[in-house]
Amino acid sequence: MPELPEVEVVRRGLASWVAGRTVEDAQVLDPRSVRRHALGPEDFRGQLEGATVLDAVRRGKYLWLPLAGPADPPDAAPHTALLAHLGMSGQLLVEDPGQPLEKHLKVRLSLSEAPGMPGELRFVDQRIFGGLAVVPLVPTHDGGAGGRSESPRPLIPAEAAHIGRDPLDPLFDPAAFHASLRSRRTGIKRALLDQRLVSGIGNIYADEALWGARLHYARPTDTLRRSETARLVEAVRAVMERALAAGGTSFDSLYVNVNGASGYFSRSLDAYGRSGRPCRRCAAEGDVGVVVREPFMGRSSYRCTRCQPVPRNARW
DNA sequence: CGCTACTCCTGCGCGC
DNA sequence: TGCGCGCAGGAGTAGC
Repeated sequence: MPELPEVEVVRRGLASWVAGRTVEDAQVLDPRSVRRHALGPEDFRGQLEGATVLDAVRRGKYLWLPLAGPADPPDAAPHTALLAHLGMSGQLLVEDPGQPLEKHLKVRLSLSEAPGMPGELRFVDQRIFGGLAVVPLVPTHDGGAGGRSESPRPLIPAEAAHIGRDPLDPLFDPAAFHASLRSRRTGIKRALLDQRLVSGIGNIYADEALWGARLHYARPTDTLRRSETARLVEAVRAVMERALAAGGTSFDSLYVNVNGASGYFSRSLDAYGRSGRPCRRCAAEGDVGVVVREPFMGRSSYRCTRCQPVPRNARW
């Protein structure tokens, strides 16, 4: 389940292995994986062939590769990009073309030769919530609670224009985040999952950060004190940085792999998936707190009954 | 305009 | 043993 750290690991991999190379051929094995490319698989292929990848950029969980067309002048600003969202199960793999085809292989891009680098970028996606598209890059007003006005305005896909800054982004603004939490009338976990407000957080890291900050997921955002928001932001950063450190190492293997970061999940989660087990923090303090699983937003939430008690005026 | 419910998918694990 | 169902969830969108 890729959240920000996993997507960032993939971005770094793409920047190392794919930037500077030209797409020589594109093959769509399952049109559902390019359904967000409005003009269809054939156009997708046509727009990629001959395009050179300039960079790998991320905003929240959206990832894109700015492209230079074959006729573009060398210094021209890119006006299109290959946009990727990994959804629930997407992977971007850099592999030798001779490697066995993955069961859920959806798209193959052959890349121009580069010394010591595999020749193919593959998109593999079991559940097909993710996908690829070639899209225009447009100047953004950089909306979103974490942003500030910048010059020059960054070029980003319209699809990602509404996504806020993530907590690790230097331009993330904790004071603005606190203000937007206070101005809303919702629960804190809903706010954490709203990618416009703060990006990169999914169900797992939301639960981990709330556990770290000792906050219940239904805590009304308009009652949050500045110190509590600060604690929460720190908890989000801590869990993301740990995951990033864990995932960053698995990527030495010529392999841009979302699952590379998954070792983190089984090892060091404190709340998510631990229902019925003692709360580690409570146990360390000699108390008896138990992690419970509760239905929330059609999903599950995990919390400690003792150190994350139900707040007054809870907003579910 | 803001929130909720639904939808897109596949694989796995459980109960009968 | 096999089948069917519930669950997992990011995010866009329809609808109230």
